[in-house]
Amino acid sequence: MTSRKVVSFENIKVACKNCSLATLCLPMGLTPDDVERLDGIIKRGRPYHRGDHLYRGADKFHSLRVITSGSVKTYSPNEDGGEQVLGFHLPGELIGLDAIQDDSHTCSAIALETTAVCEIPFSQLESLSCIMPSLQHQMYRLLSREIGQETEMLTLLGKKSAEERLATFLLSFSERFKQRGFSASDFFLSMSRHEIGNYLGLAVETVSRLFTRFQDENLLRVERKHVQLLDIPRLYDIVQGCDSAKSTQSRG
Amino acid sequence: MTSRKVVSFENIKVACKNCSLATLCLPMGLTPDDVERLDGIIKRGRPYHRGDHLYRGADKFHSLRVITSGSVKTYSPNEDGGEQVLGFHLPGELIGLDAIQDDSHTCSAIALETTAVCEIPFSQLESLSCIMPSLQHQMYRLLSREIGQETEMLTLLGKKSAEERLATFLLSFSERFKQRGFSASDFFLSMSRHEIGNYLGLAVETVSRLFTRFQDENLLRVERKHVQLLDIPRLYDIVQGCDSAKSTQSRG
DNA sequence: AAAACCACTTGATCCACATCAAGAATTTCT
DNA sequence: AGAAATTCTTGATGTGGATCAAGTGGTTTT
Repeated sequence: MTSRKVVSFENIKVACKNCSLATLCLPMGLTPDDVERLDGIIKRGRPYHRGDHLYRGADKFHSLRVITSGSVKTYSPNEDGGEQVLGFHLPGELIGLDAIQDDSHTCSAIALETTAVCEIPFSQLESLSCIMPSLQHQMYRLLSREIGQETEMLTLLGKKSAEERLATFLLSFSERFKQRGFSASDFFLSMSRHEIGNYLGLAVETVSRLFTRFQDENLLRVERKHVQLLDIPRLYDIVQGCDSAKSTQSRG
Repeated sequence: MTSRKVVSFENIKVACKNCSLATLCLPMGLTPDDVERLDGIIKRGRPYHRGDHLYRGADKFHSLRVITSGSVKTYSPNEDGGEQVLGFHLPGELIGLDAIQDDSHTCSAIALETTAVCEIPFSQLESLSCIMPSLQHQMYRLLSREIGQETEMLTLLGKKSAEERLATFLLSFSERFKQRGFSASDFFLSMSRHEIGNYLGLAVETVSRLFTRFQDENLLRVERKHVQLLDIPRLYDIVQGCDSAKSTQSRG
């Protein structure tokens, strides 16, 4: 998220074939020819600023979106003014899949920092996927993956302790940054403690206390949005829920 | 689930075009010709008995499945022997969508009672959907709907009280039975209290106590698996989370 | 640079729900 | 049918994390 781009974009036409995210994104596994055809329907607008909405719940659905830089929060506003944070999305990730169902968005998406996206008009994508079986297959896989990820989140919210939730959260970012070529152990989180808590089903205070405790236990160093993971293996132990994680140090 | 079939199957070839579930199921919105073609790839085996697995986590994925009678629980076994119940599925519902991602099942599915299913070999479905845009569209919609439903579940587990969870659970069954032509207010639940609790992120005891309390408050009558909803509007009030639900009527 | 605001932290208290425990009602086994 | 196991209910007690409250430090406004 707040990491510098390594690649210079000078003189490079913005297109899937030149995009470093292609292996994570919709073109994943497509032939160069197919990527070219997919590229033909993609729109690239100007970036969003922090706080701008990419779309809001009940907006008419026309495009899927892939984050190309920055980060995005999706959330569903609930009846009484509150919201449920549904996810934080990094470059290469596809959002808006929930809106296919009835042609209107069921949740909102907002930029957490300066953020660029590719827009993929869905009706065109659909037509294209009819004549490109590999694209169709890729779409099915991505939709299925989204389902699998939400399933994991159900287990997190249904069964895990606050400690396990935060460890899972941190390792998820660690892995995703690593996939994108950034440090797995040193990164900036673009969302607030409040948003983390909302996402994980915890109060802000609990999140704050856990950060402090993890730091006291030398699992990480944290200063505001900047996080350094010092003991990733032990964080994985915590995620497992086996209190053997605590053996190294102790606990009451 | 434990409701009698209204339609006699004598002399009716088992096929989508004669199936009373067609409007809820994959054929929804397809032309009769298209339904015929879809029907051509569907396999119908003999029924499963209570406790039989339709598939298990890590099984190779080959088919999606639609429940045609009975009911099914899906769950993901977690590391330490426990499980997270992911859903309870009624006739017309499609399961196995999470397995498309990498050709292997990520969760398990088990029959809660005598249960019949249609199997839809996925590779054939994929081929067919390439030449039947309306089927492709239907698939995208069903996958998207699944995502939307899991999203609602995230809010349930992240933000709702035990009371709200059980009310939501009951109304979900009420609506789904109604859609299927059964009573919205009088039905049998095929799963145990333990399974309900697991699904809702609650202890068995909490579920049991809530049933008792709802009964004391004349919201419903319950005897073992048999549930009669006596005040559906008030259950909806509870789902909203406004405690004005407890005043005889009204809304905050 | 002071003022106002906001995100975050830390401590004290509370409570919804888990856990523990024991009995009652059912179902399954022999 | 009787025994054993399972499921469900109910009561007593415990606790993880919410809520309440009061700073603290950083950021924006003027």
